[in-house]
Amino acid sequence: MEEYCEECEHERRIKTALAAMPSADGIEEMCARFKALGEPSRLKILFALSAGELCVEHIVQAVEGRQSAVSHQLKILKDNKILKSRRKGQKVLYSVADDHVKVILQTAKEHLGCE
Amino acid sequence: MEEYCEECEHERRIKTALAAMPSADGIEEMCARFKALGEPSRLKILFALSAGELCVEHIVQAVEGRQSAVSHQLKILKDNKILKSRRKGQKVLYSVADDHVKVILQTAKEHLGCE
DNA sequence: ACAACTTATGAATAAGTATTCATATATTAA
DNA sequence: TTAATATATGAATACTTATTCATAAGTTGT
Repeated sequence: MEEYCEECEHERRIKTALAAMPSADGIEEMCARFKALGEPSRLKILFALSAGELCVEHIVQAVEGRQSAVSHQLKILKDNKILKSRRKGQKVLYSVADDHVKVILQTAKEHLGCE
Repeated sequence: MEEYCEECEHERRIKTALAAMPSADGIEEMCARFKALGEPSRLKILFALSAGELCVEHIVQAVEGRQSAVSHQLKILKDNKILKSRRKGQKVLYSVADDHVKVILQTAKEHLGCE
């Protein structure tokens, strides 16, 4: 016999869990942003931009991919508000959208481990 | 004419970026863990477990999926050290692996937004 | 050992996604 | 306007991944 009714405790936790569960939209939104970070090419792009903004050509050099592939990935990162861009003449300069993203990256680096 | 040599500045940043770039293994590791978080079913499971450990059956109820699907996802989360488990009789109780994961989730919730 | 219950797993299918090539769009200079 | 440079995009292919069904494996009580 348990020190308490385990079934009841878990039932209680299920209710708590369901109550704290974000809306489907919330889950999707959060999810989309984690997903955006969960791909090697995109994560590389983020590290490349951690030192400051770069134009596409230089990002391509830093991550060693094809121009079109990088461009597609940049779009995904921008659509997910992880990057922002500004045009400067012929070039488009990309940079990390805001400090929030930097905090996530930094936290992940410390807590998820990343040599 | 710019206030400084923009080309040179970007070249400098490329070098900085490349120098700060984690190893391929580091990228993969970090990436895998973001990827694990970047899927609705798995993110739901994490929220379900945020209140404490639950057995598989109750997780299934909380996330409204099939048992086998949930079990596959639990394995992925466990393989990525995001969840841990312990057996208690017939049941297997899952819980968030450590506080690091909680911090990531909390940070993401605040910074990536999640109503 | 057997039956009941709980969780895990393999194989197959379906859905999603990254990359590539070719090309389009945008900007600048001549 | 034309040429040159830089970036973006559409379509196709290859790859990855989530889910399902069926079933296996682990646990408990009889």
